Order: sequence, then C-alpha cells, then structure tokens
Amino acid sequence: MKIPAYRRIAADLADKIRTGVYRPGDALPAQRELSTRYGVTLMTLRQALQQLRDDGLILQQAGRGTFVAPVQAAYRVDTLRSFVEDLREQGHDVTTEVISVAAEGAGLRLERVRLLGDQPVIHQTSWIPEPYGSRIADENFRRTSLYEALADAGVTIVRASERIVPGLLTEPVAGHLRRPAGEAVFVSERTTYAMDEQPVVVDRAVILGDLMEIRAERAATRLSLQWATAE
Amino acid sequence: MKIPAYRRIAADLADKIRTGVYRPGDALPAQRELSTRYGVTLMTLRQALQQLRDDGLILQQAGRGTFVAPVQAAYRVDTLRSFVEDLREQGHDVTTEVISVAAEGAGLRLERVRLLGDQPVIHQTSWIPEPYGSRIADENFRRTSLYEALADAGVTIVRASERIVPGLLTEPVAGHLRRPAGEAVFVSERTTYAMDEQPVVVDRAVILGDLMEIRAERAATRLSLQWATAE
DNA sequence: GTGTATAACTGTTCTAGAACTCAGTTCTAG
DNA sequence: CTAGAACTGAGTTCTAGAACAGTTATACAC
Repeated sequence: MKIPAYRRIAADLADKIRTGVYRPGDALPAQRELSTRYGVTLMTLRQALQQLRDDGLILQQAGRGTFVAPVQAAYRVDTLRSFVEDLREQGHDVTTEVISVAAEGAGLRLERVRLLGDQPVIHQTSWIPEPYGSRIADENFRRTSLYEALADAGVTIVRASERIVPGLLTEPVAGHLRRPAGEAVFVSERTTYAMDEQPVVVDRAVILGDLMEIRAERAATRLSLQWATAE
Repeated sequence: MKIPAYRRIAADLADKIRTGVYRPGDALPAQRELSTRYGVTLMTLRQALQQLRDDGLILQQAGRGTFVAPVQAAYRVDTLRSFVEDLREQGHDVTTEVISVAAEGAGLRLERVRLLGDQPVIHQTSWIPEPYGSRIADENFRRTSLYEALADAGVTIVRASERIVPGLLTEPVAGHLRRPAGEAVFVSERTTYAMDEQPVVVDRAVILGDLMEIRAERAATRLSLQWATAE
C-alpha cells in the first residue's frame, strides 16, 4: 500500500490547517518554498495543493499567494457522508458531546452536540428504532460514531432521505449551541434506511447558519433527473 | 487573452463528445496517442483530461482506458436547471415577474420574482457579465428563460456551484415577496460557468422558507437534490 | 482444459527544469 | 507630487522525459 507523495503532502498540509499551524486567512508558504521543504518538484506539490483546493481548504490567487480558506464550514450535499465526516474531510476538528442517551418509544434516543473547535454548531437528536437501538445501546458515542456502531452491529445502510428548511433558533437548543434565540439556522430531518427499507436512524439536526452552509456542485453528466449526481 | 493549451484541448474534446465523435461508453484514444496528436506533453494532456473529469464528461480507469461518461445528458442546458425547472417538473404553475433589467458594472443585471400561483416565493437577482450580457439584453425574460436565451446566444454551460445559507427576510425583498421582514428564508448564491471556466451567470436568490424546502435522496452511488414546496 | 507467467497495453505518479502571467511595490522621470 | 516604468515575488503553464501500477489477452506449461 504505497501512498503517493502528493497525497502525503496534502494530508500533512490539511493537518497543519486543522491544528492551526496555518490559520484561516493566512498565506501558506510559496509553492517553491513548500516544494523544496517537502523535497518534491513544483509539479508534485501543485498536485497536493489542487487536492486541498478541491476540498475547499485553500484559495489560490495568481500573483498573490495561497491562502487558507475562511472558516465557513460547508455541508456538501453531494456525498453520502455524515456531517462529521464531511467536516473532517475539510480539515476541521470536530468533536462530539453526548447530551443524553435514553430509551424512548420502541427505540433509542440519542442527543448530541457537534463542536467545531470550541464552538457548538450542530444540535442533533437521533432516534434509532428497534431492533437496532438495543444492539448499540452500550456504545460510547463520544468515541464511536453512530454509523460505525451500526456497522459493527451488522447494519448496512443503503440510502437516506433528507429534508432541509430554514428556521429560527429557539430554546432549549439555543442554550446547547450557546447562541441567542432568533438566529438563522438550518433544520434538517433525515431518515436513514437499511437494505430491507426499514428506517435505521431518524435524525433531526439544528445547524447554525452563520457557521455552516450547504454547497452543491453540479456538472453536466453528474446530474440525472432532478439535480442528481451520479458517481 | 491567451488561452492555455490544456483548455483548448479540453474544449476540443468536449466538443467532440457533444457532437458524438466520441459517444457515451466509448473509449477515448490513449493518453500518449492524444498527447502526440495534439502536440503536447503527457502532463499537459492530462490537465485537459482532468478538466473533463471534473466536469463529469469522462471516467478514467487505470490500466483500462478513458471512457466517455455513460448517462448522456452531457451539455444539455436543462440539466443544470434551477428552482423553476424543478418546480415545473413537479407540476407546479410557476410564473415570472421581471422587476428590472439594467446594465450594471460590466454586465447585465436582471431582477425577477417567481410566483407559485399568486404567491411570490423567490426573489432572484442575476448578473450576467460581458460579453454574455449584451448578447441577450434584448430578450423578453418573462417568456424566455435565462438559460434558453444564453443557449440561443451560443453559450454552453458546463457546471454550476451553489452555496445556500439560512437567513432572515429583510426589506426591500420582503416587500417583493409580500411578507413581513424577519421570516426564515434560504439565501442561495449560485455561479454558473462556461467551458473556459468564465462565470456566465451570478445568481442570488431569496427563497421563502415556509413554502420551499430542499429535498435530498442519497444512495451509495447516487444523490438527487431538488427544491420542493413544503407540505 | 486449466492455470500461470508474461507481454503489451492502459492510466498514474514524479523529476528537473524553463518560461510565462499576475499583482503588488519601488524607483524614476517629468 | 504624481504617472508610469521597472522590479519582485507569487501562482500558472509547459516541456521531455522516466518509472510505476493496474488490466487484459495470449502463449506456454502442466
């Protein structure tokens, strides 16, 4: 398993951005500087930078420099990833705080807050119906992601359906996100299904609007009937 | 205005795909073959192919070849559609009210309101930079869609990038939508690009949150995204 | 027949440069 | 004092190779 140099470099730079060695708005060292520092050609280094640019981590300006993208975390709807995976991909340091785990109805209710650095950005309530709920009730959800736990329990997720509307921040979620009520937020309702079309997770997430945005990229062939991407 | 070789080549190949010289599923000539044919290095040719891959026109498989992407909707303008086409598809009666058409900056500024029945739901400001703006300045935008007008003017759109955030309704848009300020809305910013990566349309839309929602269906290999009316 | 090397394709990664364009800055002539 | 020219340092494009890695068909051995 050989990892190409440009991927190593991209991963290293993404890490440096995530850990704050290079902060949003900062200029990265010049391409020639970085290429000698990593001991590769300019060509190879540029391949690494392109990866970072595709992931939205950096902005390049001819004649000026390469800059770390400002912190507007993007929620790309064109992939089958969770919030957290999406954000990690973009070099963000995401942590999870478990507010409560409890049996509710015929299932398990999980209330979590996602933090970007110190700032809570997402309040998420997940309901996992039986028989899946009890299979994963003992997990430590601060360490393990819900999807990992379900995968470990032998549950294969095949599709998800999501509905997003804008809304206003209200109590008590406002308190969890440490923001005043009345701010603009996304409200996302998502249901995830197993192979037998049984719902596995029913999610409701409140997402801070000034810290998160939805980004969609569309290109000709990647679309099918209705703004659909095939990959 | 110097056009880099790799863009010329990408445009040429895209054209050959669009006109059916290479048909969906076909293998393109090998990279080395194409590089000598166009008289450039393998590196330069690969830059051209990467552009086509980013636009979803081709698929590359190590050891097998480069293939024209299957689902052929390639370069059909109506696949890069927006709110209105999405809603019409769902059987809604969408009408357009043109608020103003004026030259602004180096381009054309178009302000429109979209109505669902009698109710205005979207306020949209479009800016079409030169040289595209003047080509379509004489259109009647109540009849003709912006994308139709551009297609008629010979502009080929290859991709669009969209950014959506939640917001609060403010004046003067609130007046156009006949709603009080302070309501929850989507704010969508969308830029549409031509083959040469030049922006063709820069859009900003304010969408009523209680009447519209975003729906996403995700499966392992496919995602569909559409604007829908809230129920 | 059945397997398995291997040759000959394919795309992928990388080197070591050179020349170019773009955006600021600084110097200079008027 | 200012307009413009020259300079500087950044990203961009390109050449001419070489080596690597995945895929497929075929020829040879069993």
